[in-house]
Amino acid sequence: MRRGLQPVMEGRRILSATANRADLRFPFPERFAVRLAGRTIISMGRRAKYLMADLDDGEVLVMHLGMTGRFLIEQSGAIQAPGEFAQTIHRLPLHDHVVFEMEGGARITYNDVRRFGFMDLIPRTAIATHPLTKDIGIEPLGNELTPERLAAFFSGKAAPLKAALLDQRQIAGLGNIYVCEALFRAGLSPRRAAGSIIRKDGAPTARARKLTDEIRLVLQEAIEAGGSTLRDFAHADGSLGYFQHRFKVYDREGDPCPNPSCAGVVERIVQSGRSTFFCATCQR
DNA sequence: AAGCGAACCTGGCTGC
DNA sequence: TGCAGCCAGGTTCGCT
Repeated sequence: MRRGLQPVMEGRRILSATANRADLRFPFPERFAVRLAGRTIISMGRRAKYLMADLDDGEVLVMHLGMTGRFLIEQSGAIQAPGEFAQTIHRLPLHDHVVFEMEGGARITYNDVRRFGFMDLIPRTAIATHPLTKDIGIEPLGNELTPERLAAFFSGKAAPLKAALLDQRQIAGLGNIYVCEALFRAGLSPRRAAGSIIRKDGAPTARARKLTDEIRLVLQEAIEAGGSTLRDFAHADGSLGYFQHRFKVYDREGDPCPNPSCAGVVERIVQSGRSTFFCATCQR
């Protein structure tokens, strides 16, 4: 999403911003639209699942998509750079909550059916201490994620691997889909205690190394493929992500295990209220 | 302290 | 056709 927004936002001035309601998951900050109008976006970044537009007045526009949030970019009234599947877009104007008119002619609309997303303005200097962002864990694609770091997180943990990987305070940015996919690829049961893939002396096992690798690989492949995009959840450029076609286990309950050397079947269980998809035969 | 379930909100799908 | 019930990508809160 950041990659899609960058060309139309970075280095551009926000001509106007409009909020069509008072809140999403949280109320919009005070004088939200007024504070954004006329500001230039110095850079369009991302940290964990937060989009961060760095503004020229020292504030950062922090945006989270929640579960159903999406952006639509239109240029002169037309959808810009429609992807192969652009015709499948069915935007619901009812849920268009925020509109940015950008210098350069792009109109960027934030649409969010369930309103679990939010936007906030936070001083750049306060990002490190702000309640929303202070406890964010390491980036899974950066240099920080190593088997040793994973071991430090998981050592002694009784919580299942599934829950440990979803904990944004440790590794930030893995959601339900990618946790399921990474565990399948690593051949690890989502029910296994996180601490069980760490040696007693705190050193990573081969399992922990494999999991570290597969976390990176699945995310890299997903970004390359254009993201996950389920159902009506579209990309910044309006096209739908391709990676959904590549899920091995997510939402594939009842399918034969995609591992060719395995005769198992993909199961669905519920862990801490979330669906987990996995093969109990080859994920141990 | 850790871990779990409920809550937030809306809409789509399934089954009766 | 109508309607109840269940499910959904994320995160936080409060209760064991």
